[in-house]
Amino acid sequence: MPLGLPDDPGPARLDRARIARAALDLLRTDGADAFSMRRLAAALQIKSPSLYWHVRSKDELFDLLVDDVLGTVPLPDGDDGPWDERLRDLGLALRRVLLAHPDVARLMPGRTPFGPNGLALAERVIGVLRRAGFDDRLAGYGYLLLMFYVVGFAAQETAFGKGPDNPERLTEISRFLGGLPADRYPNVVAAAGTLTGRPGLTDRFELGLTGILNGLDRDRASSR
Amino acid sequence: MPLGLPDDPGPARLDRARIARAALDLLRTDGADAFSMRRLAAALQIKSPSLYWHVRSKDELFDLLVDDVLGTVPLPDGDDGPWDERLRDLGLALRRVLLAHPDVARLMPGRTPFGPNGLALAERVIGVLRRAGFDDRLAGYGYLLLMFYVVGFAAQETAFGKGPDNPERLTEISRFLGGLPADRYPNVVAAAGTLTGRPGLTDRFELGLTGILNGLDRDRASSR
DNA sequence: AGTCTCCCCCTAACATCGCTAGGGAGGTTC
DNA sequence: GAACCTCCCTAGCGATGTTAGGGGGAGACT
Repeated sequence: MPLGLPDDPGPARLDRARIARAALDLLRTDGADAFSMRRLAAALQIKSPSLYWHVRSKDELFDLLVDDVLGTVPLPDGDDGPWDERLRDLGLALRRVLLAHPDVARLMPGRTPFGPNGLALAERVIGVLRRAGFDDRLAGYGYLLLMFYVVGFAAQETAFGKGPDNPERLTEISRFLGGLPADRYPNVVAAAGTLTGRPGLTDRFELGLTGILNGLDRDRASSR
Repeated sequence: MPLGLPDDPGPARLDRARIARAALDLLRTDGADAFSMRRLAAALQIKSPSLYWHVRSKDELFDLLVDDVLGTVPLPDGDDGPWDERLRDLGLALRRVLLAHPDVARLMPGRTPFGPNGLALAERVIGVLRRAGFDDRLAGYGYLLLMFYVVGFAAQETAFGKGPDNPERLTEISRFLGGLPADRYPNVVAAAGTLTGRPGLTDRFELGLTGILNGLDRDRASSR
């Protein structure tokens, strides 16, 4: 073993985990438009074809990134507390994670999130639903509904400002909408001015999430 | 005026509308991966740089496509009927339109849909909410919530099968999920088998939509 | 009629992209 | 020592979005 000498000869060996980490860094710092396999390779002090030894394609890399990010969602371990509260917390946590990786969030629509971590998440959600009395079919569809809502919301939210409740881009948009001709778009103009204030989109997200969970509850009740 | 002679000398002059129509055709027939400015130009019997006289960039073209598609959503004209029923119908109609243009639907997350048609849609939705007693702020956020849900759902739905209730890719996915090791993913496996049957995702969409509208209603009530 | 101007499409080309082919250094296994 | 496997390399292909700059043709003005 070569000891951790001070004249460390550059970064260690490549592997999928290191590639994924560097890719997430590159996405976060430079944005999705600036992302390319060549740039990623450069960040790893490597030439781009070497990446293809570890990863089949850029698209597979993206799948890997999605799954990596999903892996950071904290899953409830026990099985106590009402099912809807647990799913609510999980939905909130998932959104937080996605907003921390806006470019990855935008990658998700159009993909099926069934890597190892995505499957673990599905297993957990469906398990919560089944133990709460949902039959297999309703549990599966409930999982889909929850995921579609959270991922879809978060992905679009990134277009209105990157962080949670981040006013940065939101104010710009509300300024644009507020500047529209009031005779043609009276309602848009009226609502635009208040779009930037608190509460931000977090409240709207929670509202919709609660509504969906309530809908699921009614669905379960009517199916027995 | 040169009359519409039988030996029509190829397609007429270019304009943004013709470009958009051809782009939508190309997306639908060949898919998003096969789309390029060069291919689009070829479909129009034109060289690709000519497109840039009419359109600033590919990205602006995509904005145009999104707005064009939003323009085909039928907006309720009168103002009768309960607000939530009207928004429900509008949400269902929007989803139908998006599923008819899956690639455009996948384009939407990450964009702000505020072209002319997108604004007309916003104007209508916010108007319905305000006339139903929502204050300006709640109306604006209610519009956002509705759009986020419908667009997010539809965009992800296209990853699970392109058409509404299209079993094509859905059965493939449920087969994959059903083939997982049952000891490790018991809940996923249990739910997977039923994922392909009726009712399809339309029911889940409606369920979530209703839940969200109910949530909005409670929100309005608690704000007065 | 001639000229001017603007519209609109063209050719050519640049930088960059994802990805493949094929080579070779270095360690591991018989 | 030879065969093998791992893993990174150079070289390069075909394609992409976009820009630079040219030119033809139709209408407007003098």
